[in-house]
Amino acid sequence: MYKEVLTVKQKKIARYAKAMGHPIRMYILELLSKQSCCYSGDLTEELPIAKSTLSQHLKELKDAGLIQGEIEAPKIKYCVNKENWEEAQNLFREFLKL
Amino acid sequence: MYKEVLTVKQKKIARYAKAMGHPIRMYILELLSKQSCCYSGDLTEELPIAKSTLSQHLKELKDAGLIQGEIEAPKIKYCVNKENWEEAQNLFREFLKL
DNA sequence: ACCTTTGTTCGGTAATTAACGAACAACTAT
DNA sequence: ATAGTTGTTCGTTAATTACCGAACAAAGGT
Repeated sequence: MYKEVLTVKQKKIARYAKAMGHPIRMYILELLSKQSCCYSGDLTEELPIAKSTLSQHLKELKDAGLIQGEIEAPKIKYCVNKENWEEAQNLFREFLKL
Repeated sequence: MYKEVLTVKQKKIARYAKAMGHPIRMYILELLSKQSCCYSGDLTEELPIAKSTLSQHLKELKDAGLIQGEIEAPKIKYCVNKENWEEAQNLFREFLKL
Protein backbone atom coordinates (compact mmCIF):
# COMPACT_ATOMS: atom_id res chain seq x y z
CA MET A 1 0.00 0.00 0.00
CA TYR A 2 1.87 3.04 -1.25
CA LYS A 3 0.89 6.64 -1.45
CA GLU A 4 -1.20 7.36 -4.50
CA VAL A 5 0.49 10.10 -6.44
CA LEU A 6 -1.94 10.40 -9.32
CA THR A 7 -4.84 12.74 -8.74
CA VAL A 8 -8.42 12.14 -9.75
CA LYS A 9 -8.14 15.08 -12.12
CA GLN A 10 -5.15 13.61 -13.83
CA LYS A 11 -6.96 10.35 -14.32
CA LYS A 12 -10.07 12.06 -15.60
CA ILE A 13 -8.29 14.28 -18.07
CA ALA A 14 -6.24 11.33 -19.27
CA ARG A 15 -9.46 9.44 -19.87
CA TYR A 16 -10.91 12.25 -21.92
CA ALA A 17 -7.67 12.82 -23.76
CA LYS A 18 -7.48 9.16 -24.62
CA ALA A 19 -10.91 9.31 -26.21
CA MET A 20 -9.77 12.35 -28.17
CA GLY A 21 -6.64 10.57 -29.30
CA HIS A 22 -7.85 9.64 -32.76
CA PRO A 23 -8.46 11.93 -35.74
CA ILE A 24 -11.82 10.40 -36.55
CA ARG A 25 -13.02 10.93 -33.01
CA MET A 26 -11.75 14.50 -33.05
CA TYR A 27 -13.68 15.02 -36.24
CA ILE A 28 -16.84 13.77 -34.62
CA LEU A 29 -16.33 15.80 -31.47
CA GLU A 30 -15.64 18.96 -33.39
CA LEU A 31 -18.74 18.46 -35.46
CA LEU A 32 -20.90 17.85 -32.44
CA SER A 33 -19.46 20.71 -30.44
CA LYS A 34 -20.32 23.02 -33.32
CA GLN A 35 -23.76 21.90 -34.27
CA SER A 36 -24.75 20.10 -31.12
CA CYS A 37 -26.22 17.01 -32.81
CA CYS A 38 -25.96 14.71 -35.78
CA TYR A 39 -27.04 11.33 -37.06
CA SER A 40 -24.46 8.65 -37.35
CA GLY A 41 -25.69 7.91 -40.86
CA ASP A 42 -24.39 11.32 -41.92
CA LEU A 43 -21.00 10.40 -40.54
CA THR A 44 -20.93 7.10 -42.37
CA GLU A 45 -21.27 8.97 -45.63
CA GLU A 46 -18.64 11.57 -44.91
CA LEU A 47 -15.99 9.42 -43.34
CA PRO A 48 -13.86 6.95 -45.25
CA ILE A 49 -14.35 4.10 -42.78
CA ALA A 50 -16.63 1.10 -42.49
CA LYS A 51 -19.81 1.59 -40.51
CA SER A 52 -18.72 -1.02 -38.01
CA THR A 53 -15.55 0.95 -37.39
CA LEU A 54 -17.53 4.12 -36.96
CA SER A 55 -19.79 2.36 -34.52
CA GLN A 56 -16.75 1.46 -32.45
CA HIS A 57 -15.47 5.02 -32.39
CA LEU A 58 -18.87 6.28 -31.30
CA LYS A 59 -18.88 3.69 -28.56
CA GLU A 60 -15.47 4.90 -27.43
CA LEU A 61 -16.73 8.44 -27.15
CA LYS A 62 -19.85 7.28 -25.39
CA ASP A 63 -17.88 5.19 -22.91
CA ALA A 64 -15.66 8.15 -22.18
CA GLY A 65 -18.80 10.13 -21.48
CA LEU A 66 -18.20 12.77 -24.11
CA ILE A 67 -21.23 12.04 -26.24
CA GLN A 68 -24.59 10.42 -25.89
CA GLY A 69 -26.97 8.81 -28.32
CA GLU A 70 -30.71 9.16 -28.41
CA ILE A 71 -32.81 6.77 -30.42
CA GLU A 72 -34.95 8.40 -33.05
CA ALA A 73 -36.00 5.28 -34.82
CA PRO A 74 -34.73 4.08 -37.11
CA LYS A 75 -31.78 6.41 -36.61
CA ILE A 76 -29.76 7.47 -33.63
CA LYS A 77 -29.13 11.10 -32.86
CA TYR A 78 -25.80 11.83 -31.25
CA CYS A 79 -25.11 14.87 -29.13
CA VAL A 80 -22.34 15.97 -26.83
CA ASN A 81 -22.92 14.95 -23.24
CA LYS A 82 -23.21 18.45 -21.93
CA GLU A 83 -22.36 17.73 -18.33
CA ASN A 84 -19.22 15.76 -19.05
CA TRP A 85 -18.25 17.99 -21.92
CA GLU A 86 -18.19 20.91 -19.54
CA GLU A 87 -16.19 18.95 -17.05
CA ALA A 88 -13.69 18.12 -19.77
CA GLN A 89 -13.53 21.74 -20.83
CA ASN A 90 -12.82 22.82 -17.29
CA LEU A 91 -10.18 20.17 -16.77
CA PHE A 92 -8.38 21.08 -19.96
CA ARG A 93 -8.67 24.79 -19.26
CA GLU A 94 -7.20 24.33 -15.85
CA PHE A 95 -4.46 22.13 -17.17
CA LEU A 96 -3.59 24.59 -19.92
CA LYS A 97 -3.59 27.19 -17.15
CA LEU A 98 -5.60 30.01 -18.59
CA MET B 1 -8.57 8.93 -54.37
CA TYR B 2 -11.30 10.37 -52.22
CA LYS B 3 -11.65 13.73 -50.60
CA GLU B 4 -9.73 14.00 -47.37
CA VAL B 5 -12.17 14.98 -44.68
CA LEU B 6 -9.82 15.11 -41.72
CA THR B 7 -8.05 18.39 -41.21
CA VAL B 8 -4.43 18.87 -40.22
CA LYS B 9 -5.61 20.43 -36.98
CA GLN B 10 -7.71 17.42 -36.13
CA LYS B 11 -4.76 15.15 -36.71
CA LYS B 12 -2.45 17.31 -34.67
CA ILE B 13 -4.75 17.66 -31.71
CA ALA B 14 -5.45 13.94 -31.80
CA ARG B 15 -1.71 13.31 -31.70
CA TYR B 16 -1.29 15.54 -28.66
CA ALA B 17 -4.36 14.11 -26.99
CA LYS B 18 -3.10 10.61 -27.50
CA ALA B 19 0.13 11.47 -25.73
CA MET B 20 -1.92 12.93 -22.89
CA GLY B 21 -4.06 9.81 -22.72
CA HIS B 22 -2.35 8.22 -19.74
CA PRO B 23 -2.44 9.34 -16.11
CA ILE B 24 1.31 9.00 -15.66
CA ARG B 25 1.96 11.18 -18.66
CA MET B 26 -0.54 13.74 -17.43
CA TYR B 27 1.27 13.77 -14.12
CA ILE B 28 4.55 14.47 -15.86
CA LEU B 29 3.09 17.15 -18.10
CA GLU B 30 1.38 18.89 -15.24
CA LEU B 31 4.59 18.89 -13.24
CA LEU B 32 6.62 20.27 -16.12
CA SER B 33 4.08 22.89 -17.04
CA LYS B 34 4.17 24.14 -13.47
CA GLN B 35 7.85 24.13 -12.71
CA SER B 36 9.22 24.11 -16.23
CA CYS B 37 11.83 21.41 -15.65
CA CYS B 38 12.68 18.26 -13.74
CA TYR B 39 15.03 15.35 -13.68
CA SER B 40 13.69 11.97 -14.58
CA GLY B 41 15.32 10.52 -11.49
CA ASP B 42 12.93 12.55 -9.38
CA LEU B 43 10.05 11.00 -11.25
CA THR B 44 11.38 7.50 -10.74
CA GLU B 45 11.22 8.03 -7.02
CA GLU B 46 7.76 9.52 -6.93
CA LEU B 47 6.01 7.27 -9.40
CA PRO B 48 5.09 3.66 -8.68
CA ILE B 49 6.45 2.29 -11.96
CA ALA B 50 9.67 0.71 -13.14
CA LYS B 51 12.26 3.03 -14.57
CA SER B 52 12.06 1.30 -17.90
CA THR B 53 8.36 2.04 -18.02
CA LEU B 54 8.95 5.65 -17.12
CA SER B 55 11.54 5.87 -19.85
CA GLN B 56 8.92 4.72 -22.33
CA HIS B 57 6.39 7.29 -21.18
CA LEU B 58 8.98 10.02 -21.49
CA LYS B 59 9.77 8.82 -24.97
CA GLU B 60 6.08 8.99 -25.85
CA LEU B 61 5.91 12.59 -24.74
CA LYS B 62 9.11 13.40 -26.55
CA ASP B 63 7.89 11.76 -29.76
CA ALA B 64 4.65 13.71 -29.53
CA GLY B 65 6.79 16.84 -29.24
CA LEU B 66 5.43 17.93 -25.89
CA ILE B 67 8.66 17.67 -23.94
CA GLN B 68 12.34 17.67 -24.60
CA GLY B 69 15.32 16.30 -22.73
CA GLU B 70 18.63 17.97 -22.21
CA ILE B 71 21.63 16.01 -21.04
CA GLU B 72 23.15 17.30 -17.83
CA ALA B 73 25.41 14.39 -17.21
CA PRO B 74 24.87 12.09 -15.62
CA LYS B 75 21.21 13.10 -15.48
CA ILE B 76 18.75 14.32 -18.05
CA LYS B 77 16.77 17.45 -17.52
CA TYR B 78 13.30 17.40 -19.02
CA CYS B 79 11.36 20.50 -19.95
CA VAL B 80 8.23 21.22 -21.92
CA ASN B 81 8.91 21.87 -25.57
CA LYS B 82 7.75 25.44 -25.52
CA GLU B 83 6.97 25.79 -29.19
CA ASN B 84 4.87 22.67 -29.47
CA TRP B 85 3.34 23.19 -26.07
CA GLU B 86 2.02 26.52 -27.24
CA GLU B 87 0.71 24.98 -30.40
CA ALA B 88 -1.07 22.35 -28.36
CA GLN B 89 -2.51 25.01 -26.07
CA ASN B 90 -3.83 26.93 -29.04
CA LEU B 91 -5.29 23.86 -30.67
CA PHE B 92 -7.07 22.83 -27.51
CA ARG B 93 -8.24 26.34 -26.80
CA GLU B 94 -9.69 26.63 -30.23
CA PHE B 95 -11.28 23.24 -29.99
CA LEU B 96 -12.80 24.02 -26.62
CA LYS B 97 -13.99 27.22 -28.25
CA LEU B 98 -13.05 29.85 -25.75
C1' DA C 1 41.12 1.40 -14.04
C1' DC C 2 36.93 0.63 -11.42
C1' DC C 3 32.70 1.28 -9.37
C1' DT C 4 28.40 3.95 -9.21
C1' DT C 5 24.80 6.42 -11.02
C1' DT C 6 21.55 7.14 -14.60
C1' DG C 7 18.79 6.10 -18.24
C1' DT C 8 17.89 3.32 -22.59
C1' DT C 9 17.25 -0.91 -24.90
C1' DC C 10 15.96 -5.74 -25.14
C1' DG C 11 13.04 -9.70 -24.63
C1' DG C 12 8.90 -11.17 -23.17
C1' DT C 13 3.91 -11.13 -21.94
C1' DA C 14 -0.71 -9.51 -21.78
C1' DA C 15 -4.05 -6.35 -22.96
C1' DT C 16 -5.97 -2.99 -25.88
C1' DT C 17 -6.84 -0.70 -30.27
C1' DA C 18 -8.07 -0.30 -35.07
C1' DA C 19 -9.90 -2.02 -38.89
C1' DC C 20 -12.88 -4.89 -42.03
C1' DG C 21 -16.86 -7.67 -43.80
C1' DA C 22 -20.51 -10.68 -42.62
C1' DA C 23 -24.19 -11.67 -39.83
C1' DC C 24 -27.70 -10.12 -36.90
C1' DA C 25 -31.31 -7.27 -34.55
C1' DA C 26 -34.68 -3.68 -34.41
C1' DC C 27 -37.66 -0.94 -36.35
C1' DT C 28 -40.26 1.32 -40.57
C1' DA C 29 -42.78 1.30 -44.27
C1' DT C 30 -45.18 -0.92 -47.81
C1' DA D 1 -45.92 -10.47 -44.10
C1' DT D 2 -42.01 -8.77 -46.36
C1' DA D 3 -38.61 -5.78 -47.66
C1' DG D 4 -35.60 -1.93 -46.57
C1' DT D 5 -32.93 0.99 -43.42
C1' DT D 6 -29.92 1.53 -39.62
C1' DG D 7 -26.70 0.42 -36.45
C1' DT D 8 -24.50 -3.16 -33.34
C1' DT D 9 -22.12 -7.38 -32.65
C1' DC D 10 -19.04 -11.11 -34.04
C1' DG D 11 -14.93 -13.14 -35.73
C1' DT D 12 -10.63 -12.21 -37.47
C1' DT D 13 -6.24 -9.99 -38.20
C1' DA D 14 -2.56 -6.77 -37.42
C1' DA D 15 -0.55 -3.30 -34.89
C1' DT D 16 0.20 -0.81 -30.80
C1' DT D 17 0.45 -0.09 -25.82
C1' DA D 18 1.75 -1.05 -21.15
C1' DC D 19 4.43 -3.18 -18.12
C1' DC D 20 8.43 -5.63 -15.99
C1' DG D 21 13.28 -7.17 -15.00
C1' DA D 22 17.69 -7.93 -16.91
C1' DA D 23 21.25 -6.41 -19.64
C1' DC D 24 23.66 -2.69 -21.53
C1' DA D 25 25.81 1.97 -22.38
C1' DA D 26 27.60 6.36 -21.02
C1' DA D 27 29.45 9.35 -17.96
C1' DG D 28 31.31 10.79 -13.27
C1' DG D 29 33.81 10.33 -9.28
C1' DT D 30 37.49 8.06 -6.66
